[in-house]
Amino acid sequence: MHSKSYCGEMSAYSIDDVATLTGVSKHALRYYEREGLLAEVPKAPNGHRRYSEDDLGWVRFLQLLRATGMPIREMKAFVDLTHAGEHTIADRVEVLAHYREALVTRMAADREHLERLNAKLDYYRGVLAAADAVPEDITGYVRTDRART
Amino acid sequence: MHSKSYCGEMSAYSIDDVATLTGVSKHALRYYEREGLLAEVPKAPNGHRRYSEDDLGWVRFLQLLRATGMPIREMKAFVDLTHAGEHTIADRVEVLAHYREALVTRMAADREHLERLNAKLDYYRGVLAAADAVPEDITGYVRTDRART
DNA sequence: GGTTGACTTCGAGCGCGCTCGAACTCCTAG
DNA sequence: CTAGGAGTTCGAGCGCGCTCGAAGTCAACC
Repeated sequence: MHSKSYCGEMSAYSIDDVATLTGVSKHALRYYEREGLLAEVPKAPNGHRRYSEDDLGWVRFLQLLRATGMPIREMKAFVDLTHAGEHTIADRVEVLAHYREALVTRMAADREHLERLNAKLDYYRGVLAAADAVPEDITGYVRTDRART
Repeated sequence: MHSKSYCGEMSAYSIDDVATLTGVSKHALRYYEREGLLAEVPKAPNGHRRYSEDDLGWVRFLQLLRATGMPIREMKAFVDLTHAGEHTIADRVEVLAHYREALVTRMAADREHLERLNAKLDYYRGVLAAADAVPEDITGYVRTDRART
């Protein structure tokens, strides 16, 4: 990470820095910018992007929105609200609250999926344990896979 | 749901029944079958699929696998293991355990995302509350959006 | 001067998981 | 006899979110 100081104390990041720091690929960073999620990132005289600390923070916020399941289209709308000024805060709250809801719902679903997965694993492990206990099939009884729920 | 008995006591489901009961679209059900996730669903004399109770359970299991984040390709591999017999149970456990791990990881990430989202919402609500308290901008101080983390 | 390497723009392409629609077969009701 | 409705097969198409690669620019180094 070169992080050459650009203007005295100010730190500026290259696209590679941002990619490394956030885990968002360089391609994706440019894509986000094209799509208007990132506003105009200032360029150095040689044309290279120089991300500010704020830009970095904004990328991380975009990551958060993505992680909540927000599609790119909605993110764009949200960004536009943000640029439109303070009077859109109520709208922004509404959007975020909506995705919060959805996230909470998915989390509950995931807990249930985890339980079902655990049940399935327990079943399989039971079968394995039984097979270990009686390695040769003395009984002639063939257990069928009935744990399909 | 017609659920005409087909053979005495046996219940059989039409594709529409299964779609309704599971929430998997009819198109997707045929797609799954094509991809070998569902094995040969028996057909009535008129060519219509007649899903058994077991098939229904299997569809629900496929849903679970999808919900854990397993891609179709992996699901196919898992199904093949299942068809290969009891001796693949250890392998199946390995696969399921892997996706269990991933699920648990995602759940932890989601908890963090939820917290960050809540923080953002709290920040915005604070701004709204402040604006409510001082509807006219007496101070001349313009608050900037600094909650980008 | 030539090579390397990190960046730029641009538009095309891809992997995934369906989704759709055309053309067909059946069966049933009017 | 005709019309409607539910199913079938098949291959093409789509929406999403990147991802890639060609062709170019610029700066540094040997």
